[in-house]
Amino acid sequence: MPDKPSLDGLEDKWDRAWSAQGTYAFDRTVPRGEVFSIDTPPPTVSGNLHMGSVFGYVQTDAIARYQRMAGKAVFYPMGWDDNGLPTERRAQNYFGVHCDPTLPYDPAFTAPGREGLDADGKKVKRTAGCSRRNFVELCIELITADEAVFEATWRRIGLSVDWSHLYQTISDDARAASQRAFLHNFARGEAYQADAPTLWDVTFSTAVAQAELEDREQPGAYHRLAFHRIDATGAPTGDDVFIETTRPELLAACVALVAHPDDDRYAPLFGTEVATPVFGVRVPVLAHPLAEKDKGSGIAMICTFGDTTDVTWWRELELPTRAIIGRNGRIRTETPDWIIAAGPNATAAYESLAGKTVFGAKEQIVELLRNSAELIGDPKPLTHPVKFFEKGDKPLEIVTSRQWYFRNGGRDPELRRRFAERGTELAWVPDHMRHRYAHWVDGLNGDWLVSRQRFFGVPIPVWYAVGDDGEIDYDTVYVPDEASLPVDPSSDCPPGFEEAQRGRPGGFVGEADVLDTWATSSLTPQIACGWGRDDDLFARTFPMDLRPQGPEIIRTWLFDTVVRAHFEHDALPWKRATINGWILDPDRKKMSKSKGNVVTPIALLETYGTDAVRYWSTSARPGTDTAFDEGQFKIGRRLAIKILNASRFALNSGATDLDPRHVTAPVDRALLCRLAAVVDAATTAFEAFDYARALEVTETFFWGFCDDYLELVKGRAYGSGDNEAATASARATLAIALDAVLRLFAPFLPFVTEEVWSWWRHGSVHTSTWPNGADGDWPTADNDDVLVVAADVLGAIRRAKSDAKVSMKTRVVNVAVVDTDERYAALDVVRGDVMEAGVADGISFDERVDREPPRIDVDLYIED
RNA sequence: GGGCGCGUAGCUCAGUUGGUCAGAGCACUGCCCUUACAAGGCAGGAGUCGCAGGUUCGAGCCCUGCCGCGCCCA
Repeated sequence: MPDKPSLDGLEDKWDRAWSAQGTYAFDRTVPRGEVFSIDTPPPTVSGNLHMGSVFGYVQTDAIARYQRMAGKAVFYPMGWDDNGLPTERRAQNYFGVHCDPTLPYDPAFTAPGREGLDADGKKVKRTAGCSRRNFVELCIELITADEAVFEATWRRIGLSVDWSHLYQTISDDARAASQRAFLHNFARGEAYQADAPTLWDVTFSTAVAQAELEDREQPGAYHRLAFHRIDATGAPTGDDVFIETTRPELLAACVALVAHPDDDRYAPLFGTEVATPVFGVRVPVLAHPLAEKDKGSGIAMICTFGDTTDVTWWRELELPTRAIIGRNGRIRTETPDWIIAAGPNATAAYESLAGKTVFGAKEQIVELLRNSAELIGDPKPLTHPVKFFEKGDKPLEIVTSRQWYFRNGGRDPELRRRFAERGTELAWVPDHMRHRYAHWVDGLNGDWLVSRQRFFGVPIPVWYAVGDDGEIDYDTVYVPDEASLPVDPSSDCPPGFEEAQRGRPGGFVGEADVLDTWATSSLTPQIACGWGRDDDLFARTFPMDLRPQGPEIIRTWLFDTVVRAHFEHDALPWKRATINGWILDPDRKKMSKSKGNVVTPIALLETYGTDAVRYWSTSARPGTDTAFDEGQFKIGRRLAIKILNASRFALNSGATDLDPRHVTAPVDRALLCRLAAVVDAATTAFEAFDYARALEVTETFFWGFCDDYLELVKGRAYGSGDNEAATASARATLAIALDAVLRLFAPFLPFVTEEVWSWWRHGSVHTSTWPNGADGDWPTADNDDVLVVAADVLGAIRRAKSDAKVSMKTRVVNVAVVDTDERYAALDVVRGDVMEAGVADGISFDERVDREPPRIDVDLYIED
């Protein structure tokens, strides 16, 4: 034991020791029933850690540590989610490159810049194109460095993960698992490809899924347009119909007008046709309940496709597809058939729009509409919600393209019902989080789009036949042997083919798309547990016990994982999900990177120490949002220091004897009685995954232990009297209590508890057993009344001294107590300890008149 | 617009099935260099538990409505 105990340096010291001793190594010899397996969220490494991440991970770690001490073999792997768009974006910025899949691999390729700077330290203005393979190599170089930083941070935070089970979502094992699962889904018909309207991000040139959408309020304007009624022969009747639209640039893509079936204003028009302004294309007027009577003029134009409602109308009203926006976000340059058919004026108008961006096309069409007097009045500005890709900064377009989908119940009510049921089978902490899952499943409106037109991801492991005519036949899909996974269809060949047949008539082409990153991370239980790779490990760990995660990814990560496990294993992937809360900044806003209000943990860890930061994290109730409050770190640090000092006192007094038979004094037995109740309360709380309550009861006990009990037994512990049995009792109680307190605090404050443990105990506190409570073998009193009344008297003495503004060493002539007989009896057995702690010469039990209220009078000895 | 959660001392939050439940810590004030602890310790004041009704012998705790905040979905 050091002379001057300190928290400094404990993190590094004990991280090394735990690592060297394999303290958190998973014992894979134990049967499934004695395993507790945790599906840890793999953080996206292409970003900085912030306090919000630390918050949730520490809460889970406290649970992991409890389970370990409670006798479970804890399977606690860590993973990095490194594939996908965030890494691509970071690599582009960092190296000054962009991926051009048409380029060949260049082994000698050198990126123009590091951290976006060229050799002269100037900002790289134009990025260099490189092949997909070069690009992937750069991504891997970057994440290797990022992951080292992340691991160091997690170690510093004291996560008790078994680092030998580390996984990456881009690793060979993960790619193989992801592709194997995909092939199984495909074989069973759960994965399919379809040509369909797809939400498309122009900036990233990729399709995105429903789960990745978010609404953002955007400025726009209602443009009032005149459509012209025509009779059965197509001749104009002279009457106009006015619609209001925020997207006039899609006019050329208009396929119908639509109003509510109950709308009397437009009922006479249903079944007739109108001619569009500018282009004069004939479109029908139809009825559909999704049309809103009080929105705009109550009648809308349907375009392919302006928004998701257009898609619904298009599907349900069986309308033709007249798309004019390309994947680059511009108006297609080739004039479409239906425009040509409408005549030379329409063609000329279209040609003036062709190639323009959405923004440019809008200006141009407004100009055309004004010239033809078909724009009525000025556009009326408004703000309205527009769908964005959550990582993008331009509004999503909807284009038609061939994509891969996983069935998820979005278009199958029976399957949707089954997934809703899965949500009810899962245990949720806190329970109300199950509603978020239920609502998400309830609101699904399409299958899960999993193909992405990106580069750094898991390739979709299929090839397509090339017909003798040279056309790709997407209906003839070639799949690899499972033994050959992972494969890259752009460089590997399908079974039975040779590379020379790639792209040739009668040959094949590889699928160029990669899987959505969620399509792989939805398999983290399978990847971590060794599905298809280590059957023995898988049998011992799957389905997992716990899925901890944030509330914002219930709709993605949690739901998707349920989908995959349901299809592959007909089971839930885990028994229980714990959902952590948010960190709020001082303005009560969610702390997130996009808001720019994040606090990074490293400086705080250095200032206050890891245990202090962990104290703050585990003080927050499960699932409860918590304001970021540095004051809590101070309290945590103080608690950790207090543990050092109190331990030093106990051990210096010679308290190392853990033999419960030596505990004889009534106040000592009362303390153990209280401690047993605390152990029971903490255990009950942990069994309900309420780490915060476990911490709270332990902390409350500990402060009382320090303030009152330590003071009461100081004399006896130091051996001031000549009663050896009394001294032995005090020392044994101190040792037993310290031993238990260290174990109770160990899940929360792993560093300071391990430090103190090492002063006098063998092994690691983290592999010791969780203490027993009332059913243990401690000698306890029936209650802790002795301790309560002793603390009351001691408190009265302190109050008297504080009121008199004198030192606590001031002698007390007498303490006159008026109380019940029971309290007298309790106090009598601890009288000596109280007198010594309070520096009192005597305690008298005064006669109680009738039911006189309890009173404690302290008579101080004051010298002049 | 719908759903979920939250509104308790200046601040951050506990209050587990309605009956010492009006609490803790921080902050504030005062005192004390007490040999475990001065980046400490001890002690103290402070709240009509968001508002309005209702159920009950009795309600922060249950029900209804309203107000405010946050998140999610439209």
